Amino acid sequence: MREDMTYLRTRKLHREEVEQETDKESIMDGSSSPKQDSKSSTEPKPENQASKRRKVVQKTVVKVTIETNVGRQKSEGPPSDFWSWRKYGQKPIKGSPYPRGYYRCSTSKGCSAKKQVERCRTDASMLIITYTSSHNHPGPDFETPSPNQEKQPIEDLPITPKDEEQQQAIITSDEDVSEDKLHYFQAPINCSQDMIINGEENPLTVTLEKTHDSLNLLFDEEPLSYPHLMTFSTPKSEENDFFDELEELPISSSFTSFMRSNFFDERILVLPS
DNA sequence: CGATTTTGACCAGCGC
DNA sequence: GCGCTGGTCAAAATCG
Repeated sequence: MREDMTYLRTRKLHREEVEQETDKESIMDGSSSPKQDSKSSTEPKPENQASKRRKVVQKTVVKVTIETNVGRQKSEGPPSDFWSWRKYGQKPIKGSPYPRGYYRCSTSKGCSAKKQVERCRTDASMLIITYTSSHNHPGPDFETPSPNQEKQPIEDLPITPKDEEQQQAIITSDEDVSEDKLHYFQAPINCSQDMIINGEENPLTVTLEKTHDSLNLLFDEEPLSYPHLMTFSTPKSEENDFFDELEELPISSSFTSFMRSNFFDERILVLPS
């Protein structure tokens, strides 16, 4: 009890300190404070649009269906990226039985890239990953020597066992960004239904085709918005490793080739030179 | 022992 | 103006 109070007070004080510091910093043209972007509200700089407005942020939504037999392995999870992420928060989301995890790029210290991972409320086997901001550093392969850095954050979300193993990634990008403007390929709430509707015998194939199509459209529209999303673009050996793992899975082969053919293809388009 | 996760609280935007 | 909700922080706990 008392400890709690003390704790609270300490935290509050600390916050005030931080605010003051930031204030000072803005006056003295700051020199320390490793808190960088931390509380954007304390430092509403125009250079960072995400400062005040929750909505004005670069967002990329990726939906991934995870299979359960790899679901608890260490390299489990969606083919989202190769960066290493550090969890900095988790919140229960209104209307969803599953909490949303907040991750920040731990590959580079100053990197402001973040992502949110949550489960589709109607299909526990589907993850909705929302990327925010972009990495301001080269791929992890260039920075970290260890190739096993990929940590996929699905662990604390309850995984419902399913026989059908399928991987699906649906990528949405949004620059302008009001969330209403987020063009989902599927209704965010009906992601599972969509898959069922799309194919009764071969849902995966159908869905992938659909995704493919949508992706092409998207890439066509906003090719420049993808460098931050195509994080698996950089590492060569690792990507092979990663896809090798995927290929071991009975269903992932089509997905794998899909990923390879499309994403890397698109990546070439994205690259400046 | 350092890095990461957990967890509860604070804060700010948004809708009513 | 108020309450709700999402996003972030940071101390403590856990892990490798």
